[in-house]
Amino acid sequence: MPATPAVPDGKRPTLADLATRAGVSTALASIVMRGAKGASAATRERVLEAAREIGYRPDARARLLRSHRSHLLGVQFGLQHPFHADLVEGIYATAEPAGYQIALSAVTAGRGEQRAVETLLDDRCEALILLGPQAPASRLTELAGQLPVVSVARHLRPPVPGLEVVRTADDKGARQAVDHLVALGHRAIAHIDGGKAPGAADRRRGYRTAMSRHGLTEHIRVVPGGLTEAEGAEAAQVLAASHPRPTAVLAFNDRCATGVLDVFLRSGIPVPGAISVVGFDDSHLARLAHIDLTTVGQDIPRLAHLAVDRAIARLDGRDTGTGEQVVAPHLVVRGTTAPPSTAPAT
Amino acid sequence: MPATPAVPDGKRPTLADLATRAGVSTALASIVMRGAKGASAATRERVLEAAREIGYRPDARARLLRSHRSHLLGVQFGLQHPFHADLVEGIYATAEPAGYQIALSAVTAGRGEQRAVETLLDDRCEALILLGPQAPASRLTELAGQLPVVSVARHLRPPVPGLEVVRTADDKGARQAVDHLVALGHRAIAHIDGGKAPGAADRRRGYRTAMSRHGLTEHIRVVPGGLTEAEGAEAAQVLAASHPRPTAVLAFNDRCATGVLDVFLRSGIPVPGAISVVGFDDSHLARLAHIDLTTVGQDIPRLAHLAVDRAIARLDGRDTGTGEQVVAPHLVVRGTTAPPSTAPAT
DNA sequence: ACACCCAAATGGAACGTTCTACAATCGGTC
DNA sequence: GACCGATTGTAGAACGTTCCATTTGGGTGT
Repeated sequence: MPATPAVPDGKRPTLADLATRAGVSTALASIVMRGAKGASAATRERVLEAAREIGYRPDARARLLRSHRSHLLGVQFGLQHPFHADLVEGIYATAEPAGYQIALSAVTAGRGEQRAVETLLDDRCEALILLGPQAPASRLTELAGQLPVVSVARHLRPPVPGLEVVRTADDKGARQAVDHLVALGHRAIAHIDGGKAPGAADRRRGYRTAMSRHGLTEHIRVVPGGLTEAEGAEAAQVLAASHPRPTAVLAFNDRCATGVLDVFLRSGIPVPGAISVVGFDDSHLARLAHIDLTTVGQDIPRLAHLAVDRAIARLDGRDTGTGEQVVAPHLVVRGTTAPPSTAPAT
Repeated sequence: MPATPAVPDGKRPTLADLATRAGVSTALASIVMRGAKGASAATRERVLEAAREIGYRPDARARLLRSHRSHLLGVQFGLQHPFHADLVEGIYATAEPAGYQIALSAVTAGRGEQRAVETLLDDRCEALILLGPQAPASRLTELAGQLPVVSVARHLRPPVPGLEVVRTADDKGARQAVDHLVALGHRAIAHIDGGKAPGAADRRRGYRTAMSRHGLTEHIRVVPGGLTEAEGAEAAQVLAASHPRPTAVLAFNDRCATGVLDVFLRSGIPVPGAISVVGFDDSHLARLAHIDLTTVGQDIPRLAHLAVDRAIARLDGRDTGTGEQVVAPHLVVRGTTAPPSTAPAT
């Protein structure tokens, strides 16, 4: 809150105004403002004081225009996904201390990925971080040719050249969940899958191989689901009505699991008394005392950190070459899993 | 996807490159690119063709630097609030067709409003749209002095000069909910409030006056709550344990109501059999078939539209002078409300 | 005293646009 | 054939910053 509102003229104060005020050249004022070396402590203080007086703020656009580096990371995210929100939070936390700014571009019902990416490119981002991108591999390849691109949570096979991938070992997570349930004594374990959502294929595969490894091939049962509560609820209806009802369910994610829980509770099927439920993500939702969901935790801060780190690494030219960072998930046991009460139907 | 990847040199193509390619001056190329008049149809086509060939995209930063207008609206939003996500979606939908770009800046646990606004100012936004700002009135006043500012969902009393407010008539919404419950035959209606969240005071007041108007002053009961599921659950525990248990509850918002529902269901208190529950917001959550929550709907698209409209109006100098836009809410009756089963305790 | 050197400071040219002149071209009219 | 207005086009100066190459100035070392 400057005492002197601004420069005499109504316009916003510029570097030249600041320089005049402090009695130095614009170049020197610039040096001081961006904390570069080349100014004495005395002048530094004088310039900063002047900046405070006139309420000077550097113009980010002009700065970025001139400097070859923009130090701007473009992030595309799904506005309606809490998982993305958590990731963005982590991305801010890593990027800003590292001296990078974040430009957000949301994907919504009326605003596709194409448009989201276009605005980011127009803003001259140096690299792109795409959260769960659905775009075809060809499009991603094209983008990766233009600038460093990091795909978070979207597993691409075969790998796209030049595209960094940061993801959770979804198959491993599904396996952990199955192992846990089997250890509790469950045999009839069903999986509500995520269709073609990013990661769904891996989780499905992890579930299948884990079941086989435990000799439960005949109990494998995949019910089509999705990533929302409604889709989970729908799948739960199917399961509740099925005759040899499974004693445990692995849902695609926490939102899906919430829908499942709700249906079971309303149908008078106690959880975990009659059936155990496991989610995926360890979102805020799962942690709530009254939901208390056993779930497979994704290390979101680490995913976010890696995504930023990979982007910056590419920008700095330190290319690790691996191209894929896989983060281990960890099972979080809470209150929705317990040993089966009766012998499972065979 | 340009056949020729870019300009010979590895750099991104610039207006000069385009002009050279098309055999015109940069000025004319500029005219064509921004669709201004002053170019013949023939050249226009030729330039556009060249642009396509070399994959030219105007540099937003340079453009904004030069033109006095930036056509950029800064939006501050809470990354974890679904309500804000919906608003942002609506804001995009109104702003982009109107020729304005959106710069998003998120408020998170580790990134306060102050920082969020600072980055927006550095980006030279022309106006600010703040979703549910918590900043002190003094800070908002200061901001409003610098550029047009629209506060969405935060009701300021006394009005801050120069600050536009767009909000729902929260008091009216609470009244509609109470009226609905009373019409069903309820008398002991409790309110779980939102503390100092934006809008909470108005809803509380609306609840109180509606109760009084129905002669139910002695049944007024406000339980401290909040805007999350956990806070709703906590309040529900209190209500469930209280002796003359209310027959209906008006929760601060849908998330809060979800927590309430969950606790009641787990405690074996049927909804709406033993107790009716009303939410607020009509979020996606409430609409899910298995939650099916009676709630007070906020007209989010309209709020978003008005927010953008007010900002643009101020920029265009058409100042309506009113400074406050109040949108009517509407009750959405679903499955969580019904007549009380027994006579309410007096 | 001399060259020498490093820090402190500066002038001016970028960066990629748009904007404000102004110049050229072209029918058409008197 | 000179004049005109409208249309098309161009040159060059902004915009606010950072980078580069230089200049200044006061110590050192010999």
